[in-house]
This record gives sequence, structure tokens and C-alpha cells, in this order.
Amino acid sequence: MDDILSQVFDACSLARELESSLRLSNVPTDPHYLLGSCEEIVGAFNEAIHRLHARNMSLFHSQMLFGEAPSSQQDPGAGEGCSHGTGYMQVADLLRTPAVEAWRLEIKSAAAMGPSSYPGTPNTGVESLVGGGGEPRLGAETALSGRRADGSVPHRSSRTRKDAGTVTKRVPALRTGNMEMPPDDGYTWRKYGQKDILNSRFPRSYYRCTHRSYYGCEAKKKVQRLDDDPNTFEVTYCGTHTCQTSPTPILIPTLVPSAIGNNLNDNENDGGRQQGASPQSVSIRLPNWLDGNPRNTGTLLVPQSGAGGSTSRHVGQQQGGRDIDGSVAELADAMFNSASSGSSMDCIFSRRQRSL
DNA sequence: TATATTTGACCGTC
DNA sequence: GACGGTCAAATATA
Repeated sequence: MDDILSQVFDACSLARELESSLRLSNVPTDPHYLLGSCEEIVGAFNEAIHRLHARNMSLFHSQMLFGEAPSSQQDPGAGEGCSHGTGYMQVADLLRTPAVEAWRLEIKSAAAMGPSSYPGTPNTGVESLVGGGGEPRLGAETALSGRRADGSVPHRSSRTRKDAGTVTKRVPALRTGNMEMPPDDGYTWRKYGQKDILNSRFPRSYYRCTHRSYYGCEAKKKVQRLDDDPNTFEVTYCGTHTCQTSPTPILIPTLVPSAIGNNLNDNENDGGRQQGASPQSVSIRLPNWLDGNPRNTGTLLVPQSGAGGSTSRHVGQQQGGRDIDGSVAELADAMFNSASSGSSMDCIFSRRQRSL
């Protein structure tokens, strides 16, 4: 973790240096110099993101490179949450400069042509989108019906058609810990099957949203390691999360109440809650890493021990494996992101469960 | 004790 | 009939 922080600090230093040079300069700034400096800064942050990505921070990637610039409403909280916040604020501002904006657009267009079509762009780890291109949707054709109690089998299309409602992403495996597990994506998944696939060295695992029972959340995913690259997982998402949980790292505990409120509203409004959706500023979330408590970010902790074979879990959204009611979810989000202990959630959830 | 995972079997589609 | 997707009983785990 120290090397990551060091990398982040380096990036902050670059940003400060650029600011200093811009402020001290009495002559018009050379756009090429500005662009080069911004690229250097972005590159430094991207390097940090890469390292974070190795620690299962894949969400940061796409948002940093391809996400929208942080809104002005979010920025204040970002700066306040971190002693190094000014550095991030500077970068956020820099990212809004016309030159960098043009560069970003160039990256976007290059990415649309292919993940490697922009040589200067680091690999985001989310290499490909196949199929729907965007929001995965669960069509009526998605098979979910199971066997009835009497043994009869309702209509079920067990062989999912390759429709436009699926999104396939490739994500690198964790370099440490359990290599068998793909990096967490922020949702809670429950494994319901595994199959050996023809012409594949590795079995394919099937997951569905843990909150299916409460919310009828139909989201599923398939995870398979690539034959030619065992360090990469191909994750196919099917269906839309309709559960109340949020994959989006919630804002920091030091946020002012209004900022938290805004964030909760965002979560209510983001509808699909899909991978890579609701982009948020990296500058908002990194401070939570810096405070030494990654849990505060609302980001993900991937179990490192293979024992028990747990699937990915979103911190704080599952207590003893039980789902939580939607009305409690927001409260839970707020509390977890207020650095409260999980034990308090135990009280809430167990009470809620007993009342059901 | 409750919940998650494993795994063999079943079923629909191709 | 092969294959992929799902179910559900058995088992593991916290």
C-alpha cells in the first residue's frame, strides 16, 4: 500500500508543480507544455490506479479515464476529506482544461475503436464490452425459473441466447491472494453453479445477485478464466441490478451532511447500477484510502483466503449472509460510510430480519 | 444455526 | 446428442 500512496503523492506533487509554474508564469502558457504536463499528471495517477487495480480497485480505472469529470458539487467534499486534497482538486481542475478535455475525448474515441488503439493509454483492465454495449438488461428471455416443488419444470431457457443484454468484460486477476477469484465488482454475488466448459481449461462459475430473494434482482454473471491468459477473467454480466445496494463507493465519512444527502440521492437515481455506472471522481474516493481505512470508501474488500469459497462481497451490505431491506440499505450505506462498525449493523439487520 | 458453496443431475437449446 | 445454464441436496463455514 505504501508504494501506491507514494505514487499518489508523486502525482499530487506533479500537480502542485504545474500549478506553481502556471501561477508564476507571466507569459501565456504553451498549450503543448500544458498538455504534456497534464498527461504526465494523469499518467502518474493512472499508475496509482493501476496499482490500486491490482488490489482489486477495478472500478477506479474506467472512471478515471473515461468517466465524467467530477461535478462541482462533489468537489468540495473531495478536498475536505483528505489532507492532500488540494492535489486532487488541482488535478480535477486540470482535467477540465480544454486541452485535457480534448485529450480525453481523443481517448474516448480511440477506446471506441478498440482498447489498444490508443497507444498512450494504459490498459484499463476493462478491456472489452461485448454485446449490448452499455447497460446490460435482463430480457424476458433470461432464464430464471427453476424446478417446482412437485418436480415439474416450468419454462426455462437454460441456454441463454447471446442477446444484446449481456456485457462481457475482462478483468485482471488479483496478483495477491486468491488467484481463483476475480476482482470484486461491488455487488454481492452468490455462486449457484460451476461448469466445465468445452475447450476451456478452467471451469465457468455462475453467480446471481445475493439480493435476488428480497428485491427480485435478476442480475447474474458468469466468470471464466481465459485459457490463454489465466491471469485474466472474462466476466459476463446478464441482467440489471434492481436491488437497493450500491456498487458505487459511497462518499466519505468526513463529508458534510448535504454531500451525503446528495450522494444518497444519486444512488436512488442511478437506476441501473451497472458496472462502471455512476462515475464518480477518483479525487473523492482516494482520500479514504489515505485515511487508512479502505472500508470507508465503500469500495471492496476481496477475501484473500480461499477457504470457504466465498464470493465477492460488498462491504457492509451483507450481514451473516442475509439480505437487507431497501429502506435499511440507505441507512446502512450512510452508517458504513461513517466508519461505523459492522456490529451496529448486526443489530439493525437481525432485528429487521426477525420482524419479517 | 443460518447462510454460502460445492457438485451431480436435470433440462432446454442448438 | 452435445453443450451450457440452473437446480437443489450435501457440505462447509462463520
